[in-house]
Amino acid sequence: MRVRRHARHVSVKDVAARSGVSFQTTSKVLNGKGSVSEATRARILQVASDLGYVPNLQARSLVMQRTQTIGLIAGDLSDRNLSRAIVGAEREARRQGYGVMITSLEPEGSGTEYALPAMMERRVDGILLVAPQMEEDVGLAHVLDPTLPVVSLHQVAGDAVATVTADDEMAGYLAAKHLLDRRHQVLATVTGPRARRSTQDRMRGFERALSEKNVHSAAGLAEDGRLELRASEAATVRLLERNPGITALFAHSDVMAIGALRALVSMGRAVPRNCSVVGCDDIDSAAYTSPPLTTIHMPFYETGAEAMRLLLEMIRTGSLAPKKVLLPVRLIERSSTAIASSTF
Amino acid sequence: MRVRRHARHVSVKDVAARSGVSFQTTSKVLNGKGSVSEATRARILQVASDLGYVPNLQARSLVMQRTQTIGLIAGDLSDRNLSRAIVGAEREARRQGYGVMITSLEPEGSGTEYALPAMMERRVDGILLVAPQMEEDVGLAHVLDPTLPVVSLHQVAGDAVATVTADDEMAGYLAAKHLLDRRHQVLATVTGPRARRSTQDRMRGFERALSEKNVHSAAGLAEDGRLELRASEAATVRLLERNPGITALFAHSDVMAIGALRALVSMGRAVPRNCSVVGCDDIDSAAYTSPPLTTIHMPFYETGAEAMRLLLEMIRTGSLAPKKVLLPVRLIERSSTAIASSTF
DNA sequence: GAGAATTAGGCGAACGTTCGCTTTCCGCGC
DNA sequence: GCGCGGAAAGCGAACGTTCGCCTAATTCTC
Repeated sequence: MRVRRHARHVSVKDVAARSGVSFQTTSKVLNGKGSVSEATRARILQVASDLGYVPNLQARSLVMQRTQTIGLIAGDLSDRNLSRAIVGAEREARRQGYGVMITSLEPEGSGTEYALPAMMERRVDGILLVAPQMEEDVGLAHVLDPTLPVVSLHQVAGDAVATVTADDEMAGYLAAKHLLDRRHQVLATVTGPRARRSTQDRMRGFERALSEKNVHSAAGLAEDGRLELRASEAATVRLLERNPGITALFAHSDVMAIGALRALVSMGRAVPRNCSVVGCDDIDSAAYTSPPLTTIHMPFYETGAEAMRLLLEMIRTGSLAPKKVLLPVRLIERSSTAIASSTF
Repeated sequence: MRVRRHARHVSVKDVAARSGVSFQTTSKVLNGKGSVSEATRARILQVASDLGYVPNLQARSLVMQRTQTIGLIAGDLSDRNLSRAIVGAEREARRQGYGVMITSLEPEGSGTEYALPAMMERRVDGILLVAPQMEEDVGLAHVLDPTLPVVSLHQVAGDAVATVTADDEMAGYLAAKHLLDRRHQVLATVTGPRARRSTQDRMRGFERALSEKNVHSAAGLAEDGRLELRASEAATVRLLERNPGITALFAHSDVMAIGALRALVSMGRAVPRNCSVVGCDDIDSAAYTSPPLTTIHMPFYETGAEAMRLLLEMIRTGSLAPKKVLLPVRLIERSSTAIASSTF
């Protein structure tokens, strides 16, 4: 007699034995394939339910050669924006009957050393990358299995990976347009990391709006706020010291916008009377700052959901084309922007 | 000739064929079991690496009867506090060679209808529950497989599930103690949902401190702020209207504390001069409110990590005892609390 | 220098499925 | 009365592993 550490699960064979048929017939019934008489069909289903049969997806995966599982490699799970996207992605996967294996990257590591192997060993059907820091990882594209569908929410060096992102260029454009429409002439920007494409795209859109209005380029009036409140506060101070004529400011994230707000207050500049501020992201608390923040709404949840949708479609069709999808953004007007007060 | 949709993965048999040994021997080498000569051992490893062999965990799971995977059922992935715990849990799992399957619950659903079956089908080795709303789910304990190790970060009806939580009773006690030490006599509370054990525990600790100092119970001076900024704002207004003598307030979450701060400002009460406020959680922005918030630090990350540690140990030892672990909390003093100014 | 002990490696079976191919049986048309 | 076609069910094989047992060759021991 065998000794078993854990109570065994009931298998299709157990169900078959109890129903007096071969286990293959049981399998047919459970999957609705093949032709089985209504009588045995009902009997088998009854027994399966009585015994509490739960199919073993591991075994099924083995023969089917697909796991119905997506590997999700996340930068920082506790980042509010990323986790929004992850929620969207997970929900979409679930809706389509897929499971999601998540692993997050250590701040220092590139993720290629643990995350990817772990996913490959588990034979995930596709990989979703939700990790901004991977934009800086040059070797990444190299180490990805080229036969495995991959979708990223961020730029991947080499352009060989499909991406789904918000329309960053438009975000920059809308921010500038909004401020220019309110007759601002000297616009400054607190950016995210310069190396990131989202930063570059937003800058480009911003500049495009400026040149459309023949406003002098603000290239010099940009500082890196490193996406942190404190750093942005300091950046804002530097900008205003460099050019006191600034009447409007575009921060590449709401957190940085909040930093800017604090800096402006500390420098005695009222918002929006003396300086307008446009944020980006539309985080929850943006509605609760004082004044409430005008910002660009980035569709994080939708980006995650859309990326997962694309990934699952790639899996279904076997396509590996590195499609690029842009999702629309929109400006949400609150009270941190107003018409420029500097008269001439 | 067989047509294959996807390029096949290299298996242990492929490696064996190329090395001129049986696939079982290859398996031995790859797992470091059995005795194999140094020569063939080296050859096999070389071939495996040349061919880019990646073990198939599905197949391994099938024979080993364990998947090295934990199922994590999350309430709301985008909740900052929960996701901190999840990061801690995921990291610990990874450290110990386990993967994590995540699924989140729909706000309406009880999770038993999708999440659990999905995890069972995938034969996870254990389940981690990170879903506050499950405290209200009475049927949950019933539907859990009693042979499967489960750890929850929140109370589960029936007490048959192991839990790892912060010391909520102590949190309430520390908050009250801090305020009483500053000579406050009329203390009010904005709570989370009353049905939750964390709420009850905090209330209990709070009351304990009060009775130690023979201060009249504040039971009547508590309102449910539903963990929301707006609801807390309204609750605070109600509390102060009911008893204008209130000089101190304990909010069961920092978000609610921020709501309280806003309400106090709008009612012309300076903080901390006219009213002290203690929050709970210690979220990032608690350091940036005005004034910066005195709060109880809840060890979210550690709770997740510790819960996973316990779960993995239960798996290892086969123990199913519903252990209860409490993690210490501490008060962080900032500037929203001061000595009561009402003189007598 | 013969038997025992050790080492290297092979072999069959099992894990829980799915899939395609047989087999058996039955009713039907001509 | 003969073959035909279809329904119902069985059977073997495969997916990629691990494990225990077996065998053959080598080395050790006295």
